[in-house]
Amino acid sequence: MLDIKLIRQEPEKVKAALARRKEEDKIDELLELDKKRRDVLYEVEQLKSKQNTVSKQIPQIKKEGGDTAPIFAEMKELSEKIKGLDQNLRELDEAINSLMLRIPNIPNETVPDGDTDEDNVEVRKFSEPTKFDFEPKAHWDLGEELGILDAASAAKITGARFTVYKGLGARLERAVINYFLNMHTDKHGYTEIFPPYMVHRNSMVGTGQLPKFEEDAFKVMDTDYFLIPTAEVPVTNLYREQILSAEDLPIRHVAYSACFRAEAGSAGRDTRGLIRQHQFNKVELVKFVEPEHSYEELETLVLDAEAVLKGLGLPYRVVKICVGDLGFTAAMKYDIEVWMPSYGRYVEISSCSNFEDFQARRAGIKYKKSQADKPQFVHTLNGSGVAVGRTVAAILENYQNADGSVRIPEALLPYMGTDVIR
RNA sequence: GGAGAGGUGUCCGAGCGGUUUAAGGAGCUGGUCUUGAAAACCAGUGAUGCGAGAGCACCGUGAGUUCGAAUCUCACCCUCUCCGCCA
Repeated sequence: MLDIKLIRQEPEKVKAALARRKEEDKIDELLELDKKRRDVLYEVEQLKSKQNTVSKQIPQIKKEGGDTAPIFAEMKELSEKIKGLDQNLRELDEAINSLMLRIPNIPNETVPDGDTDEDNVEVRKFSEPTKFDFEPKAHWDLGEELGILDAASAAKITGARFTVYKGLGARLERAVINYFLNMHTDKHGYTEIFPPYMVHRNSMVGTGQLPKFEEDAFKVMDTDYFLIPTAEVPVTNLYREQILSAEDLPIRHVAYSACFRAEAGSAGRDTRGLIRQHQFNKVELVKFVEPEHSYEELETLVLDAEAVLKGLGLPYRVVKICVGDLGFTAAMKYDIEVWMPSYGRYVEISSCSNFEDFQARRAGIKYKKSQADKPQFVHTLNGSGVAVGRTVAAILENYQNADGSVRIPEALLPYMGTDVIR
């Protein structure tokens, strides 16, 4: 959510930012509602002030034996008027809030222009695309032949876009999760969280999944709960409606969770393999920081996520996301893309974003610089550290041998109990 | 799922329709005393949001009754105790 004061004071600046996103802007409509709201607010507060004053006099008048009937009659009228205006105010608040929750974040000035992911800018690269002296297989074929990935069974027991992992496949998934968690906790200073996989509506609003993208989420019937699309949601909302102190910051959390996405609108894309599933595993990094440090923290966040891919020896590149590909909540975003031989290109395996105060404002996450200072919003950041299923896919493909077996990256040996899947 | 109790400021806790600008205590801040500290005593002190300000709002959340609600009514949420069920 943006600051309504910013919209009031610099509407043109906000409009220009939204225009960069090619986002239809409802700023004028919003400003009109805001003006109306403030007028009504002023009026109703005047009336309430009078009501309070008279109410305080009533016991005194009664004590002195005065006649309260005419006062009550007058106050009754006043009360009705206040109720009407309060109702009016509620409706305006709701309309304003509804608009505010649907306005995307303002992109940082350094975010490159562009419309699609083709316009993203490569920042750096690690290693080179893997070369094979044989025809490499896709991970879905490797996985099936090795008996470690089973899409058919998943379809039988659940449906499309689910996978059953078996044997060393299940072990590999678990190894990757543990490797990621251990690195981020032991080497990068993140505190581990294991969150609930369901959250209520307000949490989803807090991080920005709702109200705009409800069709992307799985809703639990007869409850107000949603399956989390990412651990970002429960972990960010850990501090909702809370005022932290400066000594608490920065807060850095790492969380493994299963993630659930309806993938509305992606029918026909990435239908084979582990790339796009309704349920997948992810290790997520979340930070709460003071505003003046958030962009440094974004850089280190990306480095922390990169470290796990480096550790696994997987070729990747980092791209800076252009304004058209930025997403609703981010002010700036880097993607890390891993080399996927079956795609013949780099595939997103991590997104690292600085939301500035956009989520903090929605979720009410503040901090005080000192006891005497007024509370202000923290900046929140998060990034995948990294997607587990896609990592397994990348390992299978990049570490495959001519005979269809797969080498285990050295970093995972302690977790795997074998150096090859065959 | 059933029965009961309860959600009040940083914390404990009073409050049962109108001098409540939320009693009292703890804590915190300052002071007196002291070589220093503790204790004692004195004084000060709720947080937050909106607003340029006056002011308005805020006693779990939302709605209602009333001239007036922390206080009464209804719904919901959460916590605790006991029972049932369960990994």
